[in-house]
Amino acid sequence: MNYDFSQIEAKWQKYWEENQTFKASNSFNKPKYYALDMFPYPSGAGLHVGHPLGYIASDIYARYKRHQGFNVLHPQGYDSFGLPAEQYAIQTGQHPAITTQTNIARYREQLDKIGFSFDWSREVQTSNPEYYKWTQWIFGELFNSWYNLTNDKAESIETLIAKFETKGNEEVKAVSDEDIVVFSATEWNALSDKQQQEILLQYRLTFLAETEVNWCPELGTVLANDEIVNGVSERGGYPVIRKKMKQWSMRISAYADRLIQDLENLDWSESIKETQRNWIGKSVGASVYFNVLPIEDVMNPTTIEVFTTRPDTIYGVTYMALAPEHPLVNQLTTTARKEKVEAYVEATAKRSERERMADVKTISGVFTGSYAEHPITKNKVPIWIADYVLASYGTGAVMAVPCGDQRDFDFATHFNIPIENIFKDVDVSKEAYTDKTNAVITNSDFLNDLPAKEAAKLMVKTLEDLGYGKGKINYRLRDAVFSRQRYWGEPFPIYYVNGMPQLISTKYLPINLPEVEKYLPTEDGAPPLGRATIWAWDTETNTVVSNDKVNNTTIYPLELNTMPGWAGSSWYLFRYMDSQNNEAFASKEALDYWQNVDLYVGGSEHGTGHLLYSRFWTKFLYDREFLSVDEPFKKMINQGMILGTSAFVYRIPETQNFVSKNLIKGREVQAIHTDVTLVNASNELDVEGFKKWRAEFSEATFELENDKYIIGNEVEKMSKSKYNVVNPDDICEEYGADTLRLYEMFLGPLEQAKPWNTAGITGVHNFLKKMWKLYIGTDGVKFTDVTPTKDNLKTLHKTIKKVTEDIEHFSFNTSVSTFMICVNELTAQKCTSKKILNDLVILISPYAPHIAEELWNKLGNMTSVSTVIFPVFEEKYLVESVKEYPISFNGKMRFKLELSLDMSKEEIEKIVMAHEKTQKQLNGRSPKKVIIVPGKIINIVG
RNA sequence: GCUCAAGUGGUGGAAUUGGUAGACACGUUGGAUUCAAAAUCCAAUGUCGCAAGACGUGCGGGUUCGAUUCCCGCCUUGAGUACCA
Repeated sequence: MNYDFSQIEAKWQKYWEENQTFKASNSFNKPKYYALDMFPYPSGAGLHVGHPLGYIASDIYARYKRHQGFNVLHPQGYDSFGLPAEQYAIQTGQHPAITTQTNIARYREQLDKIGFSFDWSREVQTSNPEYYKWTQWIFGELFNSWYNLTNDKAESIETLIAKFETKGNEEVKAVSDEDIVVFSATEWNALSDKQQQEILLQYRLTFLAETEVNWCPELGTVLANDEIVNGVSERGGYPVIRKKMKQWSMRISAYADRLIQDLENLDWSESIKETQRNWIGKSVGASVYFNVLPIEDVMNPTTIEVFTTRPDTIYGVTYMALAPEHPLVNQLTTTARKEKVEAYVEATAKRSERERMADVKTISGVFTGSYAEHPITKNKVPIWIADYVLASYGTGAVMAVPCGDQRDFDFATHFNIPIENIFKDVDVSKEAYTDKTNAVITNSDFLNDLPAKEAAKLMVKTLEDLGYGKGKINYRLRDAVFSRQRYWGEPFPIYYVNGMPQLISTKYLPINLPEVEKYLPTEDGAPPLGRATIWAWDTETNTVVSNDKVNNTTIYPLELNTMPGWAGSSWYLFRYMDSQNNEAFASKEALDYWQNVDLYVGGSEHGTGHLLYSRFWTKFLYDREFLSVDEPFKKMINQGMILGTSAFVYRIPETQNFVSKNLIKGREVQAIHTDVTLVNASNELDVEGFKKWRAEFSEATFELENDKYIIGNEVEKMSKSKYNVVNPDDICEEYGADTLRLYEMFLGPLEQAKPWNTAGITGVHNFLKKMWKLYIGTDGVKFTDVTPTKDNLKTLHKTIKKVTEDIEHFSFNTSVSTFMICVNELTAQKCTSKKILNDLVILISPYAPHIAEELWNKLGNMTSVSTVIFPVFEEKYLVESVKEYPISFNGKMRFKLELSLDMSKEEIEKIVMAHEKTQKQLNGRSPKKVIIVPGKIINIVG
């Protein structure tokens, strides 16, 4: 009997499905383990071999945890709202829901072939109304919440209204809009309903505000900061401009500090944590107020607020600089300077963000003609406008200290502004001295001779006492824009009365996405939902009705924007816990039991988007007591990308003559991507296949070397346009899912990027064939009930130990090697012991589940191997000898101490200790270490 | 510029607390089997050297009986981030 993988794999995949083997139990009496993959966006291109890498890893771990007796939740679903389906809809007119379902079906078919242990009964799709009902519900909860700084958590808006009604807002400490007017309880109660709603909107955790947003004209929508890469849109690479628009925003800034603090307890890679810290960008410093001196003899009582992280350098201030967009620019400009300032502001406004970023070197600026008074020295400080100051960070104004900041230094040098040194024993004639930790202050009156840190503290206190400033923490993190002018996203549960947003009550959710004729913005620039004929809210019937009736007294316009892609993905982990629930996003019992994700596997490219938003929503739901945990993902593994190996043919320009790689010899050739499926393992091109591949090459002629056409290689991202995509279906077809799973793990460390190379796959495939032969001979099963030999036991336990450790450390690549060694050794030992072979099957079953099930069944077991307990490593089977390395300072002695194979750990330790004692007597010094080989089990440090 | 990660044979990579460097696999070479091929099996395979042996984990130092591993200084590559005051 040969290893017939296609028959075996089909058989067991069917068995698992029929027996619901991987359905997570909802009886909450076993210890739980939650292993989750980042759910995919179902794109039209389908899966390539890179996609399953992380899924295989989490599947191995999930299966391993099941073997250890855990109730494992290992679900899968689809992040099915998104741009590509909508772009496709715009081009073809096909409803994105149809495209999405087609793609999902394709994904499912591909995933099923690989033999994952997903619990599909809990599948979620973010574009499914039963799912987005709860996304809308969370939005509503955010709308009905504010952030109380007194106890540092989100609370129901009702508690805020209660405070307003009894005490006004003077004592309320909240995260809110900046321009809040102080009012008393009496004043509040006298306000109209609309005025009250306007004020509440300034406190809500999701709010509607006129904000400067990143507008992408090509995509016709706004984008969040994390959707912009290098000044252009992440999707499509289109230019992005700044524009003021009325938009929904999320007050994520309220959580900035907690989002940094709580990173500490997460088992995530240091680099992802660092990415999040940088993105949130916490800076500790001070706000300082500079009074503006009367301009042109007119008394003009204005103050400029700046943010600085170096209050200790305040004596070094020689000028101030405002961003060109700063609101005070006009007011501060003298008549004489007006023309120049306006020209400068206009010139900078014309430049896009991208141009400004690309052109960091050019120093530009203009003097306003006015001066501020230095709050400490009372000196006159000139006020400049400079585009190196960003309107979007801090207050959009800086106090410039040329001796302590390189940009200030460059600016001052360029415009001949004086540079005053305030650092002791430091030369600042060539460049600024930016060292914070070692700086000692001088020329600064009462700060003299203080280290920078202490000087900063003292200065903050002095400024606070004088009323010229206060300590402040500034964040780079901005509130997240939540509106998208797109069709294919969650509709908001919002309608408008007199321009004020009104929330639709939970019991009327979901608000289903309406039908539209076209998926483009309307002619007058409204989002695509503006095309829906039925899209208004009737407050009497509480239903969505036709929008031509909006003038009726109970019918109001619905919000036309939709939610961004990250809305649905920010909380999906909780929906899996109880995905069929119609009463809540998940039941309390399910939430309390499953808590949060124990292992999250996915790419590191979501460091500042999904992972941050998801933490934000989790913390919010925790604050409002919908959850008992305040972090979504306890441990995370970021798998590396699998790259493609592209193949190139070389054409002499303007001909159809192709030259084999080694015959080019300095000739001018065009390298052309060719399909990797036309190339064999020795880099030889199938020339006939190439001619047929594309019509333009049908007349191709070839310059061959040794009758072969040799192609060139390059490692690139896998992509259709580079013809280097390897489809997992083809691998499963040729070698089987178990081989694919083992080989993906064998390729290299999980977290490392690595190129795919199909050539090496025969190694793992041969291993499976060898393993099969160990159990099954030509005339049936081989195993017997013989007692295992000592060698058998040693091989087995060496394997158990290594594989267990490897799984715990996510070093799946080395355990594949371990299996190979194990099978080779057992084959050499002619092992037929059923006891040994039973354990080996269990060990390999997380990696190669199909062959494991088949062999387990052939061994005479009736249950699924997936449900049995993992073998436990026993040390006594490993010990063979003790090796001691030289211990004395000049000695080169080596000892080899034979120990018996079936000694216990205690016995071994006793012997080792005795041995050490002898050594000590001989050398007068303790040995550093005794290592037991080959298992390397015990190290005793002397 | 800053932050993080990494540099080991022809190739992917092992060596998880400092202890036989190169496990395992690919590739290559030779052999067995075969009319032949595929498949399979066996052997060799870091470099130099006939050999004994010497040299070898990016480079230069250091600690140690002993360093791929720890420390200091450089070089290179990859990833992220950037006028963030």
